[in-house]
Amino acid sequence: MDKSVCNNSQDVEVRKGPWTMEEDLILMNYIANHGEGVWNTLARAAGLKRTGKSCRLRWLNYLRPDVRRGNITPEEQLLIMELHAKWGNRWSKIAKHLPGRTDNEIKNYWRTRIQKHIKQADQTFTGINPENINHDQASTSQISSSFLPDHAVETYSPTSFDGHMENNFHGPFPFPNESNDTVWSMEDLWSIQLLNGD
DNA sequence: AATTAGGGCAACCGCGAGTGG
DNA sequence: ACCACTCGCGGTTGCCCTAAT
Repeated sequence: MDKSVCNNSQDVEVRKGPWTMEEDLILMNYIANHGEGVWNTLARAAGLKRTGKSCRLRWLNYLRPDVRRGNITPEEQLLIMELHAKWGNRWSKIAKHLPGRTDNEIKNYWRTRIQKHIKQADQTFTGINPENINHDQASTSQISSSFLPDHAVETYSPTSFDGHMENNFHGPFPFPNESNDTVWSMEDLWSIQLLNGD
């Protein structure tokens, strides 16, 4: 899947779609050596044919060393539900209270897991057509009593999450000891991947 | 074994807010 | 005050994988 787009007459190619390991390496090496900055500038300076926006997203959601992946714990699930009941779809705000979790991850988790349970619960307990319900605020707190910790353990299946990750290496990446010229090799990344359980 | 359907996740898109010239 | 640019956010889409048929 090598989608790319030429934006203008000067043939500035912009890559889209999934990131390759080479691109990840370039971005990680660049940030390790220069730090984060203005993303558009960074993308160009690093030689990536990506938008700054794309680089930022990739870094924040996947490459950042403190990103935790997989296995949302029952405690985290409960916290997500509490905070969602309080703030609604303010994913970034919610994510700030879950160290290592990204807004995107929480948002996906909510949509694929919790919202599904809510719909099921709505149908089971009320017989109301879930299409007619605004789940964002009200129904969350209404339903949350059915998600007590032990129930959360029962309903959450970690294996279904981990099973999807074979083709990508995992965060978090422990950055190597800071030297002035930190360069990641393929071997580094693969060994990290192995350490993370592949 | 092949096909289909659904789930789960990564990534893109559009919009609004913030900032500097 | 206006404009251009960047960032951050939330919604949505597209793709891959797995389970079911």
